[in-house]
Amino acid sequence: MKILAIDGNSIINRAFYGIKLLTTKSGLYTNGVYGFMSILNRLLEAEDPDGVVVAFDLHAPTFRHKEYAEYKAGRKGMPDELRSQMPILKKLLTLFGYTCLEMEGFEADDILGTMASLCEKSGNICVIATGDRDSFQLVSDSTKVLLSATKMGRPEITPYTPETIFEKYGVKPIQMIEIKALQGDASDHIPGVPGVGEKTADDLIRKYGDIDYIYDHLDELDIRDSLRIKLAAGKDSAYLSRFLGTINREVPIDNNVENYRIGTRQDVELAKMLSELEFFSMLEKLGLSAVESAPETAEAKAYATVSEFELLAEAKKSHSCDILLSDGDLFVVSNQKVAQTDIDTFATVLSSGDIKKRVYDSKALHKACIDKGIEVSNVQFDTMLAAYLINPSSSEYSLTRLSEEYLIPTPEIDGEQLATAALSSEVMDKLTAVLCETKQDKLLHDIEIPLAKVLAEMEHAGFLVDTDAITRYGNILGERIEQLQTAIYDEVGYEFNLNSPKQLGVALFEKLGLPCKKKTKSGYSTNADVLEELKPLHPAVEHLLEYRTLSKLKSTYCDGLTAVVAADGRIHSTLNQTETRTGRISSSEPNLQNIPVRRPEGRELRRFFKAKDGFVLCDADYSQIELRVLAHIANDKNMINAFLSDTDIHTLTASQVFNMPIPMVTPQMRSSAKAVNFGIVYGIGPFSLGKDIGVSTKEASAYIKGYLATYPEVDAYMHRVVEDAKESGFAETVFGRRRLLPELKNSNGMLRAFGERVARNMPIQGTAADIIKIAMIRVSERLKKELPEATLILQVHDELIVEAPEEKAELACRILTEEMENAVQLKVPLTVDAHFGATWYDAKD
DNA sequence: ACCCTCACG
DNA sequence: ACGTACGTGAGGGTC
Repeated sequence: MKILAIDGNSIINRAFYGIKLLTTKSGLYTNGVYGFMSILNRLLEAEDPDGVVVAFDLHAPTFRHKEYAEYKAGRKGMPDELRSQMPILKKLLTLFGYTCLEMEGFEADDILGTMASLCEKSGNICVIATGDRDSFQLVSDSTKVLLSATKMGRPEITPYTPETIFEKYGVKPIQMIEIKALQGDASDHIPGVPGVGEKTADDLIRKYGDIDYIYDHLDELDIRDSLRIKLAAGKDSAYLSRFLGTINREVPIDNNVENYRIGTRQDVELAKMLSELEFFSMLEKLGLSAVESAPETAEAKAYATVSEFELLAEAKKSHSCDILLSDGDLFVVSNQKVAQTDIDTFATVLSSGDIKKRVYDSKALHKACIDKGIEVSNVQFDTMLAAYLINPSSSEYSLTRLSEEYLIPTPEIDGEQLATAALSSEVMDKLTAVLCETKQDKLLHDIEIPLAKVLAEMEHAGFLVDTDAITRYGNILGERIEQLQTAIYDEVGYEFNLNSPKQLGVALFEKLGLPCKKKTKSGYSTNADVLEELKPLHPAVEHLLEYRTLSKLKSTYCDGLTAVVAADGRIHSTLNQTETRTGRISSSEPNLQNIPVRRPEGRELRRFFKAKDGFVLCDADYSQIELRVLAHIANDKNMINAFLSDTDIHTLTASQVFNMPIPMVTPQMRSSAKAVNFGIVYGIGPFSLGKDIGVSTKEASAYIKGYLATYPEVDAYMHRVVEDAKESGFAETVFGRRRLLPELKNSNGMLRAFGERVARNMPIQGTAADIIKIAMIRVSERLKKELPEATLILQVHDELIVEAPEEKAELACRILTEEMENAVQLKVPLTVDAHFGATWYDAKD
């Protein structure tokens, strides 16, 4: 039999801090319980245990206090919002038939340890779920630990077995106690040996096994004397830490494992409780019905299946229908009637301006219709886009997931596929309401829905390339790459896989003995920054840098791009409208938004992106759009004036930060000012700025101070925006596009700091994204009216590319410039540079 | 599937 | 002692 043993406090804590505070109508806080139950659900699905035990800490002092009075000093109580959820969770678990355990004088960890021992002795399996690495010491052949962590705001479950622990730490599970004895653990108030960190502790235990051996042979150990002194001084602390860190495995709980089997679920009570907690999706999953259901949970709507012709009539009569395109089949819903049909049958409805359409994934519908020469008009709603606006951080927007998240009663209808169509309509009703509540309905109607059509047209148009020329360039690169490869093998002295960072690390830092400055999680870092520093030390390094550059160009661009050229000689990238958390669009398969430009060897590739015969490419890009947006949002007088005066912003910033007249600003000063300007937009810190521009952290710190003194309203804005986001739970653009930021409430300081930087950056990057989206819609409309032979073919965040007839190049550039510059009126002007040429290379500058 | 590296804004 | 500037996508290696 298999027992799932859960650290209740640890898991609910993580859930509580990882999810926005929720309350029911009656004012109960439920986010921790909710998060706990979702994690539990995932664990049950993955492990399918026979027994479930949830262990809790009691507030009473634990056995450790007898030995270590200070232990309790730092123990912080939990906030009331969480404390109030503990009894709810325990009751809920009991109703499900799971066992809750807590024991006077012991911690949850000790109960888990005891469970693991009981299972081991009785020949059963124990799976421990916790957020605490302490329990690694319990891992054995019959006990595995599932570590549930929250990485970048998302729950993540990592299994630990004796093998994975050995791989990661190089020790047996039981030796984890020894590492902790040396290293300590501030959050647990375990001091360890002062001056010994994770790496040193791990190395010592790998080598010597345990602290007993270390202290018995301290004088003979092969270690630096400074470390020997530290160890000697910390001896008592190490032994105390080992004692405190050792999980008790003999807690007096029921030692008959059979008694922990999952008991009978108490459905009546459970339905009542889940209704009270407003966990409607869970009720649904369990097949229970809500008790005392609220008005919106009333009864499920009934849908009827009808013939496609009956539905055609219904749609025309009611002037509205809902559309779902799935694997080429069209499902249409109108007035609670559903039919399966196809695009051709419904062409008149699709193109009718009188019939309002609600669609799931309108870009896909537009694309399917373009191929058939049908123009879809009067789209009023798009489920996928609405869901994206409500939460742009979701990983996917499938109907299944959306209905799980938003639907309380599922609609009634026979037939699986038709049910999906009915589901789609119900989700639309719900999302329409949520979107209005979050005041993003205008964004959907005015920006995202019209943009979907533009993007479909752009994907359909594609970008013409000279495939043969790309292949030839790839071959030239290939020759040079081979030369470099032989040269490097020669210089290093043996052959290895140059593309393997691992083998390369060995070659550089072990064979050649070059100094290792930086490490990654899994070994030596060999990135361009590191190699650049090593360049003077060995001739192989320069060759390696060139090898890297050229093989990137060949594999990703030459080989990658030629592989996706369609039969029409054009590359049809996918433009993703629901991918980024800031509101930008992204491009994939292939990504045409990262075609090289910064270095000449790469920029050459743009010569192979061209216009068709008799046409040119018109390229228009915004100048400094993000900084202009910042000046506007922060309402900074000095920065606004800088943009109004139309002098170079980086030079002007340099002259003000370094307090000298503009002619005295050196290129180096301008370059530093530019780095600060960029950094500010990202929520900069002095460390990274210093690294970026090659000055000390202290100096960088002074630059930032000078900068914020020059632009005081920017300084104020950067504080204000974080405060506002903490208060509201989201950051937003000028147009009201939101990004939820649960990170800001996270107990992990690193994650919180990340949330704060995001809160500063998202409004800027997102507003710029909103602006270019508006421009795209207007450019597309104007081209249709004034220059119908021309087509918008690509967007690269602050840049638009139009393929236009050669003799209309100026007109196309004028349309681009006018629509981009006038997309919105900010407190600063938006300026655009536009050029045209036969290739993308020529159209830039 | 995940990491590292590197291409873009 | 740790980690350190936002947002993406792709290729190759490794487990």
